[in-house]
Amino acid sequence: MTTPAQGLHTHVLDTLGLEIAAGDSPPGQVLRTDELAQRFDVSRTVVREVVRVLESMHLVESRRRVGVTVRPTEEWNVYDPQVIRWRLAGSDRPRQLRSLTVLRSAVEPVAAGLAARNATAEQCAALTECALGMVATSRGHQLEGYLRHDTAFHRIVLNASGNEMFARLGDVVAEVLAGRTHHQVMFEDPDPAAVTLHVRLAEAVREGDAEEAERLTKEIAVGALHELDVLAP
Amino acid sequence: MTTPAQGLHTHVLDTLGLEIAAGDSPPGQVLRTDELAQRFDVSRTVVREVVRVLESMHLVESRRRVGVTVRPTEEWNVYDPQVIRWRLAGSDRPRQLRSLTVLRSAVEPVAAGLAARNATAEQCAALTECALGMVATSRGHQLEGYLRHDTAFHRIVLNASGNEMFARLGDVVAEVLAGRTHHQVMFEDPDPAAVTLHVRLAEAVREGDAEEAERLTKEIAVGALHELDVLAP
DNA sequence: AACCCATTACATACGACTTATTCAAGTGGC
DNA sequence: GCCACTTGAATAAGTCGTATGTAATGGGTT
Repeated sequence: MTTPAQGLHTHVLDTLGLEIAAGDSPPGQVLRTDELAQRFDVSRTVVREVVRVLESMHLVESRRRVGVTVRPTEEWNVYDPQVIRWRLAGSDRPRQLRSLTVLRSAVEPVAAGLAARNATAEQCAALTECALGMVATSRGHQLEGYLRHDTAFHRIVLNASGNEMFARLGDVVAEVLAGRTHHQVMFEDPDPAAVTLHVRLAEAVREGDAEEAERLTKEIAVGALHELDVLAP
Repeated sequence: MTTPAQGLHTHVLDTLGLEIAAGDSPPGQVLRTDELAQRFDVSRTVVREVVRVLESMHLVESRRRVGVTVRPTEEWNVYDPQVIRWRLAGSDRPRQLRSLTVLRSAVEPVAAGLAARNATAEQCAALTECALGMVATSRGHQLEGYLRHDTAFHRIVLNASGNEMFARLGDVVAEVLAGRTHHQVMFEDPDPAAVTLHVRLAEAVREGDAEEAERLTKEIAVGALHELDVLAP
């Protein structure tokens, strides 16, 4: 249970973050720093640093004479990749995956349209390569390999959009894809239709066809949402 | 210059965050905790807590025997409202505003469509009230009042979408609107066309017309982008 | 009901010790 | 003489324990 951990801080932070994100320690719950110090067998210094980080993520609020109180979900910094990872590991993964996928369905089509206009030759080449990789790993239970190519594919599109905010969603998308692969929210082999769409999207971007790129990405997103409806309760 | 600050931690964090976001302390720059402690005249304990928070925002990386190194821009958690505020206060505000507005143009139309389907009666009423408030403050240099209604309006739409990720972008949108109002990236009176669009959007949401809501929001976004092109270098 | 004070738990500080990392000197082999 | 590998000293962050400051709370007093 106790991760070897590349640092006490990391271990305590991860454990607490997971607990809070999972819903143990419900909102309003108060944690005491010295209790935490005892529980993890670390100094209060370490605990305080952890609390400060959790506070910066708006997961908790620390007030004098009252303790460290867990904040309500609506106030969390849900775009923090770390928070996303914690939540995806917890019990409301289905709803979380749905929220994130809806976000993707809004952002990625626009990003793909921009990518079709702005992508460099290198990016187009990398995109095609990823698409081919997806085809190659789309059969025979090679989910890990498929995930790697899929993640890279979407990351390239987001980067190629030229918009920094889109580019930084690469991590979020990566977490979503990894989450659904590693938590059985996926068939044994990926949907063939999705693979085809990715190949065509790579083409559309290469040819600079923004409208087609946007349309195809929307289709990918709709597919992903539908898959969630089928596989997640 | 030295803010009284409701805490040493807050003061140091804000100062360092601003410096890094502004581009002084360029990527690769190394900071030493001892030096920082001296410079701010605080203990190393405080500095370490600040560093841990900056680290959680991926602004810096702390390694033994090396120091605290500033990470390249592409790795920052640019969705952290705090980071956004720091960056908007800095020198590349124009580009930042543009990135964020493009993000809005992707997200808000979809959110508005969902809001048209999901908004409660209360939300519809609040929306209409905000729209009326915007009309009332759209003339005679009442930018502050207009900003307040505008911010509330978009926040309601994002909340009414029912999607948590959208809802949490309310803060981001608020920062953008505040940023452009407070930094002269706006005419003396808001664009009348924009005001009308907001009124019609409130109507569309109330009537549950998702497509119209989406279309109108897109128009609002296009207008905002165009305004940026005119007013920001 | 309004005020005051003791308690409590975080906030800040300091100093000693530990550990990982780096850089360079030293060693040996070829 | 040159390269590769080992060793060790220096360095700066990591961890800890403790002491003191400080604000918020809750109860008791008037």
